[in-house]
Amino acid sequence: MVRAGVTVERLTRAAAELADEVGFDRVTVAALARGFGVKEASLYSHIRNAHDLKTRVALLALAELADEVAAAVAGRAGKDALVAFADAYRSYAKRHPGRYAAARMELDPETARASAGGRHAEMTRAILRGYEIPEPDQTDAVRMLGSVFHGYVSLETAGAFQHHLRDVDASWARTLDALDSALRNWPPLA
Amino acid sequence: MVRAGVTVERLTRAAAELADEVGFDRVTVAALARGFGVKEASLYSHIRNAHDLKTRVALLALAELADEVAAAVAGRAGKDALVAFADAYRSYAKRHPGRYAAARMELDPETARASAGGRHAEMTRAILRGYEIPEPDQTDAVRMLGSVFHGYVSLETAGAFQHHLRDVDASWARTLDALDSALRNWPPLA
DNA sequence: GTAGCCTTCCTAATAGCATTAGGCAAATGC
DNA sequence: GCATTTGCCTAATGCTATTAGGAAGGCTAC
Repeated sequence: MVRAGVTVERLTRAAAELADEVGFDRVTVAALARGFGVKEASLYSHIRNAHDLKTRVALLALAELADEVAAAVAGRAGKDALVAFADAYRSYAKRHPGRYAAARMELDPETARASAGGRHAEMTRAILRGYEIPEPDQTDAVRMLGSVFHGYVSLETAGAFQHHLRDVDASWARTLDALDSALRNWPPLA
Repeated sequence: MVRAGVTVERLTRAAAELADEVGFDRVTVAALARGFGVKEASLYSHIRNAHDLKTRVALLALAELADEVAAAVAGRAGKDALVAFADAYRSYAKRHPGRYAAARMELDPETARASAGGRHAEMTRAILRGYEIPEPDQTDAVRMLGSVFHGYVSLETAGAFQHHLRDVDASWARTLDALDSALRNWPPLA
């Protein structure tokens, strides 16, 4: 019996690709098994269960996204860095909708700590260095930036912006203008 | 044989409640049938299929959310209105996580047009009247506000803010301060 | 080289889910 | 009171995840 050569890594990659094609929630152990030409049960020698597999895809996506954002931000500061971060983030989400959905899945605390999630937070903080916002407001700004990025991408992907003719890229650019403005004029405590 | 008195309305309500308890994606035809003490197949006299049922929950949630936001915003303007809108939105999402997830599900265009989604957009535009932002930037601002609200709530619900001690309500308040600032200083086209 | 072991794959089985077809009985309309 | 509609049933199909237990490939130690 010829072995199919399944490994956790290949499984995770295949799951990520399948997610981008058909949606993260439609990634199924059965479909992956078919793709590798093995029986479903065989995959359980490599993964604990379906949730385990999805978690691996999430970790892969978080790492990839962090890499791309890091590359985009390198050597930039201020609004330049903000726009580079934001564009890299949105670009990844649009090229890899399934992986992106995975990256947004809830991880148990231990897994989250071992993920690239920390790098995301760090890089966002790095952006804010150009705006000189002290703690605790810096954390508030990190959360706001994360919210806008994720929110925009998420609504856009869900088709929520299709009811208006206004160009979605243009709105994105203006949103980043407004964010830059908000960070430069960060409101003092009333 | 005593009839259970299932109706589409009762089914939809039960599905919404179940969603809030166990999560929207864990709402299942089987669980609902158990709840009503009937067989699964019986529900198909009332709904077309599971997707149809989920759509009904989405429409219910969109309408409820629009009602609550409308009530909160009534009689307010400027930043007052912004904060009232945002707080009502976030409050609904936290009290009804399952319904909220439903409200964010992708609807086919026709259903979307018949939904309360339009009211949401209108109310957001109403908020912006206090800031006198002309088109097309007004649409950009609508999209930005929607992104922040949805993004924040979504990340918060997914536990993404749990890795830092900073109070989540405080960050929210400061985010709204910053949004108000961004809208008041809406950047001119460079 | 071969004996033994670990790993990869298999078959078989269970269980939960969505959905359809076809039938009986209760509720409703006239 | 009878016919029709409607609500519920049983039965079946097919997809999914998961576990148990077995056989054979491939590597390690002698």
